[in-house]
Amino acid sequence: MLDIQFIRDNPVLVAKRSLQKGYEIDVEGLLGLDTHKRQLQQQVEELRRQRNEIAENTKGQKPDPDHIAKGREIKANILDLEHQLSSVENDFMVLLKTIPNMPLDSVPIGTTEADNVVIREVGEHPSFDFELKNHAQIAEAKGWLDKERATKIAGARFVYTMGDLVRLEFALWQFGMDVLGNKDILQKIISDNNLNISAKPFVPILPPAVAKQEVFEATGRLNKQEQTYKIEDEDLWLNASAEHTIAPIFLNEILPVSDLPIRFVGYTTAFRREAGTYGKDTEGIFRLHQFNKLEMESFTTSDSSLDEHLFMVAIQEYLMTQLGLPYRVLEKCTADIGRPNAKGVDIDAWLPSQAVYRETHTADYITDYQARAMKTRVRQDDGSIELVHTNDATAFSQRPLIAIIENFQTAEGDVRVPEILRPYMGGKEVI
RNA sequence: GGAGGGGUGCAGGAGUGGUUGAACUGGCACGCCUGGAAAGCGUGUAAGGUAGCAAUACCUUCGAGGGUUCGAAUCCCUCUUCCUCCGCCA
Repeated sequence: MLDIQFIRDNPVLVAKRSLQKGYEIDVEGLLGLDTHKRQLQQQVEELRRQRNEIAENTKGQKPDPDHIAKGREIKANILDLEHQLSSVENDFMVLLKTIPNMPLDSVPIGTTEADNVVIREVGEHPSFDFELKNHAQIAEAKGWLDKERATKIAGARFVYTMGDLVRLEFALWQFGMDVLGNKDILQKIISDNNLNISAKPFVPILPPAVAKQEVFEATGRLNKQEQTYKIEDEDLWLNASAEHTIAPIFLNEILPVSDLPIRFVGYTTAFRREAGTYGKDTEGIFRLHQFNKLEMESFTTSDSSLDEHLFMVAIQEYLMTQLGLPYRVLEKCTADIGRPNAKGVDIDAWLPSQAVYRETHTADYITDYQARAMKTRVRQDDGSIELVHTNDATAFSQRPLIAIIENFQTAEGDVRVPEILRPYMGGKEVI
């Protein structure tokens, strides 16, 4: 959620910046409800004060009939006003949640993802002196993927992954966790990028794969129609990213500033309905209802959150560079960063079969937008309390596997294993 | 899944309808004391909201939500969570 005080102070700006993100919002309606809510609240509080006054004056004594009659009258009025208040409050909250986070000034303004700005391209596109195959062709020929049988069992967009591709996937998770747990590497990344933050390692975490609706709503990530699966007869939704169950870990908590930054690297299987994507990316493992992901999540103070975000992007680039994959970095435009974001970066890997870059990583700069609803706060050394800042970013999804298979394919239809992953593959150079 | 018992502030732990936002103990912070420390003594120690320039005033919160009552941490209902026992089970 956005700070209501900020909206009160900057109604025009909020409407304008929201529109730049593609959200047509009703600021006037929201502020009207805000005013109405406060009026009702003041009336209710005055009545409650009167009620408390009577109770206080009566103390331990038996109340006289006059007091009881007066109390009854106040009670009726309070009941009526409270009813109105809660109705207005509900409408207010619904509207407030539609207000997106404000983009940083540095975020390019755009209307579609085509307006995202390429920051840099890194690595050479491979050239092949044979007819190249796409990752699905290679993997199916190798017996690494079986979509037909998975469809029989679970429906479209599910897959059996088998053999060396499974080992390669686990190698990716292991490698990612090794990097994120290594203080020296992190310190070097920080120094190389002139960042002013701690090199505290990421703590590995395996979160629950489900969360209650209330929790999901607090993260601002519940997207019932397009993305999220609900468990029947339970107040539970399947996560669509480890971020959804790691971010709210400190729900309703006040963290001592000395604990920060808190960094997690979380692994989970994620589930997405992918509604509205029929016919898109149907081959291989690019877009599945169920996929695995290693995710970075951190909690910081407001003054270090932007560097934390840049740090996560730098880590992503380090990981891709270590794998030897060609990639590009995108500064996402206002239309593409998403409601909770103030800024967002994507990393796309080069896919030779499509001769385009495709998204493998994303990094979200959220500021206090999530924390406000999650009520996750920090107690500063001077005792003051502020909202924590959350950042999340992909360490690895399964998509880099696609890039590895395609970029490192051989004429024989094999795949060269990136050197950095070989120790996790029993030393295998080719699979 | 069945039976029973609990969830109170930073922690422990009182409190079964009327100044209980909450006794008491501990922890922590500050002050006094001391050459310095310990001990001792004293003071302080929740979050959110509304009004206000502010000082401050008021409202809410004793797992969550609802109910009874003039009045609820205290009574009732639902949910949730923890513990013990039984059952089941990777």
